[in-house]
Amino acid sequence: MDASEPRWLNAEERQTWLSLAAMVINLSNALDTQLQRDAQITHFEYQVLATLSEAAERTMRMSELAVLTNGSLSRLSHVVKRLEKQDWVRRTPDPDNGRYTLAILTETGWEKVVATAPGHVEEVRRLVFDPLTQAQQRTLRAIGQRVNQAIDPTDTCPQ
Amino acid sequence: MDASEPRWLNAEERQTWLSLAAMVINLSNALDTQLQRDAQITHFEYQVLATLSEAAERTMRMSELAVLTNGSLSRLSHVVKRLEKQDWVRRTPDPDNGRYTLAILTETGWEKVVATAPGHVEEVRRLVFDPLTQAQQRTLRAIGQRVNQAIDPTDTCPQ
DNA sequence: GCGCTCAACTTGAAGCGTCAAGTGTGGAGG
DNA sequence: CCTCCACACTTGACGCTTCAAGTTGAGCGC
Repeated sequence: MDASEPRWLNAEERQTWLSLAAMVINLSNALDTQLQRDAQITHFEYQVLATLSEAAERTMRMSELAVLTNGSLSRLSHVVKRLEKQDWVRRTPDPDNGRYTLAILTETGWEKVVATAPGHVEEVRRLVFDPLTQAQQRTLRAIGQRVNQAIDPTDTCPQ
Repeated sequence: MDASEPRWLNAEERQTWLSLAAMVINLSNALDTQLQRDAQITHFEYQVLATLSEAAERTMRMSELAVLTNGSLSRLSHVVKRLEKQDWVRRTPDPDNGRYTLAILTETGWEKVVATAPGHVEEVRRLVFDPLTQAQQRTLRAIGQRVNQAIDPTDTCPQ
């Protein structure tokens, strides 16, 4: 950051930024609301369950899970503690290396994902994919990749 | 929601969705981090101050401010109480209609915005505009409008 | 094999947002 | 006028996230 005159946003950029900022808030709220209403869980809890459900053996290291769900390890630890109380996940030290903790989706947890996923996917489709053209969807993917890259150059999601 | 087979996301849509979900989280975090580091305020607090700074007389009704900042009235009320303690904003009943409350940016609050805005705009530019082409920016604006429209059909931001 | 350090969590407290009740004002109906 | 109702907030409690310490396990140097 140098001391020169800041590069303010012009009218179009302003419009774009307001539009994006609103979308970020509204999307978060809408997805949390749908999941709270239909499944009594937060979006982040859903992401944890869904990510585990797609992992080999439905098992993953906490640190790996934190990266894939874009959350801090601390946040994940608190959330998994809650999910454990519901008997959807259990934790155990990694037998190969005691420093790691494995999070494992239980059968009950799997059933929760199966019950919740269709409604959630439907909502994502309704709010994001249905309103956009194919071309807009392609561009959106590229935009996400570039912005994520700018935020964290060591981020995943290449190609 | 009918009972038929859910319309799952295909591989490309999945990619797009992961990319967007990550962007939503990462952008929120990055902007909050920058503002916390450089100005000790949250992104929402900044939005409130910045929105007031552009209003006529630097004054706005609470309910109007809530809409423009995409927040609930309750959230706004809590936040403005905090901003009042810092002497950045003050509240007074609307003389024209006692049901409304006017939020007014103080001189100190104005100075806070002036001091904070350049660094914030720079960060927005770095994370969002610099990595995107002009065409992507145009598409992003359209995407935001369509998605916001899908989430809340009575939403503003037409044209 | 004894400490050192680092990495992977875990925990508790403090702060922010939401939800569900409150309060207070203005207008509408009788 | 008086009552009732709707609207614009405000408040308090509760839940979730963050932040800053802890705790524990692996390697590493000597």
